[in-house]
Amino acid sequence: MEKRVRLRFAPSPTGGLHMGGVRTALFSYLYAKKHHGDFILRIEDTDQTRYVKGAEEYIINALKWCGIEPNEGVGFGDGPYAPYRQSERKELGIYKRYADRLIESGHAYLAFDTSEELDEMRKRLEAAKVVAPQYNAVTRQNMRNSLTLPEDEVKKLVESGAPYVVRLKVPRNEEIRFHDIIRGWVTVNSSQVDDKVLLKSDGMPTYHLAHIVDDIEMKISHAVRGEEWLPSAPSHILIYRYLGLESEMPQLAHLPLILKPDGNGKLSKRDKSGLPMFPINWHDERTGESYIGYRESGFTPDAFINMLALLGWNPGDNREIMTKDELIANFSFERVNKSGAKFDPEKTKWFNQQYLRMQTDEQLADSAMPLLEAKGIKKDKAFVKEFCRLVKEKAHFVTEFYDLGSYFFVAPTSYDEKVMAKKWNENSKSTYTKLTEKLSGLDNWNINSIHDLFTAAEPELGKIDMQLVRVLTTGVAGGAQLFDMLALLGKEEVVTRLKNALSKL
RNA sequence: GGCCCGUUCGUCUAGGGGUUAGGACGCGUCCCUUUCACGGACGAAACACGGGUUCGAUUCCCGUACGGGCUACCA
Repeated sequence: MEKRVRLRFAPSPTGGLHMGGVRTALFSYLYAKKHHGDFILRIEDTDQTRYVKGAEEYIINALKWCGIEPNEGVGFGDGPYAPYRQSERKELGIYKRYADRLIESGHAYLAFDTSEELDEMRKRLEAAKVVAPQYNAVTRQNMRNSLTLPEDEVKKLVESGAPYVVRLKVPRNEEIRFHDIIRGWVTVNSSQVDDKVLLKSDGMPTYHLAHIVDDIEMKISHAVRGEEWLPSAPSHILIYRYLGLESEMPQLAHLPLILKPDGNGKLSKRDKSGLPMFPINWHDERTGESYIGYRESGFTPDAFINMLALLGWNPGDNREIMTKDELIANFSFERVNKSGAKFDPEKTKWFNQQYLRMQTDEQLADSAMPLLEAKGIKKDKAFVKEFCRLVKEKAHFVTEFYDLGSYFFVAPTSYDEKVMAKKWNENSKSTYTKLTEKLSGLDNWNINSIHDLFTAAEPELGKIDMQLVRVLTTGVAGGAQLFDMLALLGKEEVVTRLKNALSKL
């Protein structure tokens, strides 16, 4: 029987979820939806020391805003495999059971070494010019563990409550081969793999043990994660194998990393490009640092998701703007790239612009209204709607609307110097004074009538410079369609602005 | 350092033994426009390098270089 498709997103609550994490969640979500499977949120909070308050809630809210909602797991209604928080699962003794199984079968052992002893070992190895000091088949022979200590001493130590960790007993020289849906076959020799800690001395499992146990128990079909996990995958294969669960192992997919726009390296929390790294605003209570989100920067979730999906994946044709349903219908891990992708802020903005243009003026007005109100501007919906129609063309974000057309709300106090220097001459004052008079006499104030008035006035006044009219009424050299703009401003406002400008010149 | 992964225009990418190497962002020119934009047309711009294999390699193989990741009782 074909295994039911079940994918999990399993972040650890050690900080805000950045876009790399969101993309991992997105790809898992897309695949799960495409195959009518489940998408699960599991919280991997096994590191007490790095736990950040608010991170879990942030992850949930971020996924909600992005529209990539799990149908099972923390914050989304527990399913049949609850609990979905690893700290809670640890209390149930789940991980210890598996660790014990490995100890019993001789594939894991107890290690009593203190951190000082481990440091000493590393220093000793470095002094002996060992390039990669690690706890492994060779070095464990000189350490204090259940493989080197006499049986009764181990027993005594355990009974006396001495702290110990459980380590995986990795063979000395064995080829480990595994398949990755994105990368194909990968082979590593076990001599490169260290004896990973499975259970920490506080009883908590490490990621290595915990994610395997949970993926098995939660019947996960595909384990999707970042490329940074590729080097530890051989250890994971061994754990599945020694547990006798290799046949139930989820398929592996290691995603390429998202790189910084300029230079190289993994994307970091802050970037010079000025674009956010987080889906929604994130405030780290521990460090006191705040990061702005895509949501607050004016991105729509659809645009954000679309952009992320195309970072490292493509549908195989030239389509770029795709709805979520289209992404779901076309997604496959086979079409995910192997190489890391530099994230491009310009292209990212372009995505939002495309989505902005798909919105009606009505929808844009709904988004713009609160932003304008926040600036103390009170205009009715009809005015704002027309304002949106006029400024949207060159905007990438609704949040830019005000800056693009602040002259709709505030009369100018200065006039673009370049344009004035170039176009204002001794005749201008009389020409535009007469134009102002004609405008103030216009009864039916609308786009067409204003246009007609200009045309009709030219034989008498001579050539009217459109840009000069623009600068006289708005103060700036560029902006919305002139006649449309004048029409929206209203006769009184336009005449007042013109008179005011003329009196100063 | 060691191990693993990767490498097509500046960036995101399509393609894949024989192509004028395609698209998108950005950039430039022109057209449209009594202003400002949108838009349209066009253009510059890439197979990292060296060896094989082959009639033929950007495509397959091997090296080199470069980039990235990992190298914790962190995930």
